[in-house]
Amino acid sequence: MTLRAVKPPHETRTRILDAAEELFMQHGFEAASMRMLTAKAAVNLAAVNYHFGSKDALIEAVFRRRIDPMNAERLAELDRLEAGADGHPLAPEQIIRAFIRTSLKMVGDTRTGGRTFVRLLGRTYTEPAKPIRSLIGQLYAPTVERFKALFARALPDLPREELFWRMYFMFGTLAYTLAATDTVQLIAGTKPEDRHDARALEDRLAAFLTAGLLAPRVDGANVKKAA
Amino acid sequence: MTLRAVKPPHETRTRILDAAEELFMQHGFEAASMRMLTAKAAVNLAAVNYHFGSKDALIEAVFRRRIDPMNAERLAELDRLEAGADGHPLAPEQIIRAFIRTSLKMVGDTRTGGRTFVRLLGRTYTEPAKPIRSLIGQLYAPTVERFKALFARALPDLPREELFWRMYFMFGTLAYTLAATDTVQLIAGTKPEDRHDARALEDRLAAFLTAGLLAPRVDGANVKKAA
DNA sequence: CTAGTATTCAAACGTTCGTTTAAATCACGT
DNA sequence: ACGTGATTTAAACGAACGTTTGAATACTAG
Repeated sequence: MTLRAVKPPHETRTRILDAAEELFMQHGFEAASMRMLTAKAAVNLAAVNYHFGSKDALIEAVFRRRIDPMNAERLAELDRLEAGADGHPLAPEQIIRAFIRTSLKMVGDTRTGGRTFVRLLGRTYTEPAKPIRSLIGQLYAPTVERFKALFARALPDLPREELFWRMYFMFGTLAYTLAATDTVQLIAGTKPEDRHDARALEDRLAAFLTAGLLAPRVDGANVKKAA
Repeated sequence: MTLRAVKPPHETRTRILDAAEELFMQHGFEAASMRMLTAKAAVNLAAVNYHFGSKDALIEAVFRRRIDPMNAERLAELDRLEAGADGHPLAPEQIIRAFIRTSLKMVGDTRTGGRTFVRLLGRTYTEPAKPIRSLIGQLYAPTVERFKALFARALPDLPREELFWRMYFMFGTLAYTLAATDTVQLIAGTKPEDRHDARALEDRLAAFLTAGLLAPRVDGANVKKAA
């Protein structure tokens, strides 16, 4: 059990994961059936249960395969940035770019399926099924904590609660941008030519998010009077 | 056929729509079965097919019931604003507030189910099923066009393409804010006390979105050099 | 009160779902 | 070359799905 037990099984597992990633993205977790999935992967119907145990376990495996490296990459980039800043807080835009770059890079990756996964991920943030959402939350928790601390240090005068909300908005904007590649057509009325241009998208999104994060706090009084 | 044929059927229809709204939100369209749904509504299993024709037609009815009034309200508010501006372009923040206020008001409406629906709506923007997404797009198209025109007039110097992207980001932030009432806990680590405080949420979101919309265009050159 | 329509109801339809089984096939260590 | 464990295969499982049916019931119009 040296070769066959290590490589071909992994090939089968990989084929299943690739097919699942794509079908979950196209149809959702429920609508993508085991029969669809195993047919697309060109494996036997029972292969999923043999290699993963159940459909739910397969869903979890699909996320774990990608999220762990993504987290590692993000944290490594933050380490690099902090090392170069010797002691000084990072600029908000730096932090934001580090946060979104990893995801956006994958948008351009049509070859190994990164684009597919990142769209799936963006949509899953609003997934109704509790186990899936809590899995995502659990996989992301350490990274979120790290970014929270960095933003808090970069913006010491911004009240904590306000920061939480703005991170929430930023998170949502990114998630939606990843998920809804079709809706942009609804607004623009035209297909964006540069959808795969990760760099341009990062610039646009970073500009938007940085401005939002640094927005002047609303006075409350000056607007409420009008209501 | 004056009373029973007009009221009790409508009561049954309403009970079904209310139950469907809630279950679609909690479990998604596929996972919420007809048996769950009719049990919650306390009607016979066949009632959905009798009154709506099919499950898909029910889904459409759930959206139509709410979106039409929402669109009317938004457009009415824009009419009011434009009437008071006699000829001058509206301020971006005014337009943004008009856009988000209708949705956010419903977040606070736990009595008639508005809160439930608006969460469902936010999540559906990223729904994988094509027919549902295109239904939403179709129901929203007139409103989106109107806002697009208003923003274009308010920001004549912002290139069209840039405006489209920023509207896309704004749209996403709102959708995510509506949909993901749980994720804020992941970030904040605490349950927001004022989640039902629509006014405070409007202020926060308007501040974020306005800043994002008006963000200085990224130079491109000054950042690209670093890459 | 009666005729007739609209609605509700219990039961069953055929299909598809995720999972399990047991035999067949494969690849490797000895 | 053979035996052993890993993997694949075809077939079947019970459960749940959306929908349909035809009879029972509720209601209104004349």
